[in-house]
Amino acid sequence: MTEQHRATPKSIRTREAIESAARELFSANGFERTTVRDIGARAGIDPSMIIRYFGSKDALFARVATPALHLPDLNGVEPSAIGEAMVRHFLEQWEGDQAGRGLPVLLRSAASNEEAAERLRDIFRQQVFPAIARVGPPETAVVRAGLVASQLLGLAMARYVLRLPPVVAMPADVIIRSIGDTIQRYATGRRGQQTASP
Amino acid sequence: MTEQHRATPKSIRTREAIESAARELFSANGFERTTVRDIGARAGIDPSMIIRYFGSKDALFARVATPALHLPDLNGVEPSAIGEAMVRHFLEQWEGDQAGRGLPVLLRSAASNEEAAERLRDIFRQQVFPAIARVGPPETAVVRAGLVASQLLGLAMARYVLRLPPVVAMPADVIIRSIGDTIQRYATGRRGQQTASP
DNA sequence: GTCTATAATTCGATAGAC
DNA sequence: GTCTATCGAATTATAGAC
Repeated sequence: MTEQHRATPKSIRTREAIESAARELFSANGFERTTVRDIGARAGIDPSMIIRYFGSKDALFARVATPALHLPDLNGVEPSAIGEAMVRHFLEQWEGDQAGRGLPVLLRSAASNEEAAERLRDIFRQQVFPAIARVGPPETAVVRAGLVASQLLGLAMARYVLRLPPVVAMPADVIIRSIGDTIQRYATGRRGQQTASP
Repeated sequence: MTEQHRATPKSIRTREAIESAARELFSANGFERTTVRDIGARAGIDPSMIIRYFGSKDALFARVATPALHLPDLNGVEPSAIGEAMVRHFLEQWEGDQAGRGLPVLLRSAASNEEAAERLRDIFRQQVFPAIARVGPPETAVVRAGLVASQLLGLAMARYVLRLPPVVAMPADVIIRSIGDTIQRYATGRRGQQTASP
């Protein structure tokens, strides 16, 4: 529709270089502290090309911060193992070969960018909530999903954004076991959901 | 020492108006998106007064974002109740009468301000770690404290920064019970710390 | 397609009148 | 003590030569 540029091999390479540099910098420094000049310098191209290709810094951010986070086959995993499965999938998503593919950018920016925050809320609404609702009583699904979200969010913040040394140093299997156990308890509501007992 | 201004009643009021406005705006929008002009407008004074009183935007931030967060008497609480006590204290600190007193400012800003992030790491280092080290085996203290930090951080992010609806709507007693139970398990290492078992 | 040069804002910070 | 006026630097974005 509004394709403004031909997709020559060279333009494709330039576009990808910009997107890659933008992901790294947005993820490392957040939206505000990342300038188009920085992105241009890292991509090895002129800053003006960024505006030419993407229209604006905001548009580039929107493009780059749309995460391809779809928790794969959580519907297939047995309810008794959903905790560890979730943590494992999240870790793979965040630290895998093609890491930095969206979510870390959002995490960094959600603190000061309302659009990023809304997109993050969408992720939990569309991906975390349904998975959690499936494995416990429906009337507590909202609370259970909220608890799960708080722990997953805290893990991501501590390990990738705040870089709290103990959490950064923690081996993946320890995280999967410890936090997976917590997620499991939250998800199934084995304890801690609201009850009428005085 | 470098007191540049007399502490007249009027100057005290102005100074407090600036600090109050700065806390609100830094907390709501983070460091980068808050301008001295915004602060001046909200405080009802001229932006130049901010520089005159505090020297720089950074200095004002440092002043305002130095949290008076000292978890009160966690040394007195029995180890079996440290989980709920910690969550209760944090909630009171964040939502009490004199809320917005430091920590939310840091949380908002830590994602894009390395100085804020370092100060947040200090809080966990000086306040969370010692409390956790006390109630479990020393060799796992670092891991246990890291896990506790990840959950507390996630609660704060979900409830105050990201404002995830289910977590915002959650009653305090539910949070204290559910997340307190998690903190308790993390703190005492009842499950999930690293072991050599294959 | 790419870059140089620069426009148009906005920022933090300063000087000086009152 | 407070405000007006403004500086200098940095930003996003644009225009136009090559």
